[in-house]
Amino acid sequence: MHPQSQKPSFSFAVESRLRDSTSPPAADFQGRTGTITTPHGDIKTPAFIAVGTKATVKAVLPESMKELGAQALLANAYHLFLQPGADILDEAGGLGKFMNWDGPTFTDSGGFQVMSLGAGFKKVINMDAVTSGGADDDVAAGKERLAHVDDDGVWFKSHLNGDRHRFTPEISMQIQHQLGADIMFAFDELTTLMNSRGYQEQSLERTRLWAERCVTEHDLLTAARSHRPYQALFGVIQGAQYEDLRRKACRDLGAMDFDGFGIGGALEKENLGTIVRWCSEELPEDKPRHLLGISEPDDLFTAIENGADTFDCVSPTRVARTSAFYTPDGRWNLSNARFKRDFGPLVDGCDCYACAHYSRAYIHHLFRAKEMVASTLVSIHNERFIVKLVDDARLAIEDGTFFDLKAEVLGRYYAPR
RNA sequence: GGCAGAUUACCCGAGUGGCCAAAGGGGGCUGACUGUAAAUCAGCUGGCAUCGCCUUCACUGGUUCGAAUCCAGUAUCUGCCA
Repeated sequence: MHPQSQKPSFSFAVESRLRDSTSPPAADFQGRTGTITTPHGDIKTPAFIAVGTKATVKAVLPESMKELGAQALLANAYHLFLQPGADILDEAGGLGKFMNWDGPTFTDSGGFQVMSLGAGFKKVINMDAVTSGGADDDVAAGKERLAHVDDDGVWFKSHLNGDRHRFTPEISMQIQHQLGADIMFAFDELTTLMNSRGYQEQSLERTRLWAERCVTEHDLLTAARSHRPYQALFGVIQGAQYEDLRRKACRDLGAMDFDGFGIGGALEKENLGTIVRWCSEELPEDKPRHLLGISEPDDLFTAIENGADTFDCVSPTRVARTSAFYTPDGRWNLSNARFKRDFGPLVDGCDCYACAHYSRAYIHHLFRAKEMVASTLVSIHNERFIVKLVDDARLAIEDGTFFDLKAEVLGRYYAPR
């Protein structure tokens, strides 16, 4: 289509800069708005990218995701590789076509699964794992490790049937090219908060070398599959809580031919803004920055303020399936008895489909009766809530009212009750 | 009418002399969930209270140092025979 351009259909343009309406522009804020252009449409940033791990946003139709304003969806290479197989999605015409989503798509590389399966326990990924001390208990309990990392890649055992598989940076790229998402992530190793500084350094070097291999393989595959729409590749910044490691990772990967960057790793909540800021200061300004796995309102404002452009998170749908719904006054549990006779919407004034048509009492009943539609309705509401929160933040940056909005929203959301 | 068997906490159900306020489910109440091994996981569920104390295993009365558990009677229910 555009033979003169290597990447004809992917671009990112910064549009407005975060500023403070109430004080002199002393601070050099990193926050910004922009537009990511992909072969399947634009993403106005900051944007929340909904997660559909196995090529479906759990319990929600793509049509509903479109209606609630989701701009893009993110699926997972590890899960789709195991089931149904990347070749199936390739034959289907790619992830978006397969799942009937005509907007932009992302795939994650499977790096997260290396960590979560390799650790052999789940507590380690919690942000407070360091203080919970839960991991040692699980190690003592002898839980099986499903993944083992070496410098070349990872051996996995499928969590579905125990089959042994090999992932390397090259294989992850091959899989993600078959999956066909507009944006994919380099294969990285995600460390935990409990790893030693020495291991963090070793792992970071591994992730750097893997990033180089991803770029090389990606270039080969892009050339070999030139009949397909261009797929952008984002490098993933690790380095845990260490400033020097984060900055080094940004400089190393920033010099490589990536289209954008993911900021990954297990983050302690209180360090999130600082870490994003380090990355924003080091990474090329004209490339988008995706913060992986974040969606709590305070984290979103903090990350946007410090220069993150996009986010993805399982939280809106996961907590929805266990009956938690977002309100401007915090996250509440709809299965609580107090909602049994509450015939109002989940949130007054919410423009989502669930709030337009159904009451708290009704959805409370559906949860009690274990009816599937309960998950659907609350997932729609929660996705809408987070998508709109980020949309509002974008508009507020454009208007110069970001800090007013932040104070208002977070003051109410986290007010003691 | 005769014979046999049952009756345990909100429900189902284990327990057949002390380790029993009583297993396990369900239900109920609550909490957690941040690149999804998650329609999952955890706690509580007789009462009051800090260890502890008090009242419970259909009811009444016994046996025993000690009873949900053994004995007798009563009530209700379920089979089979008339």
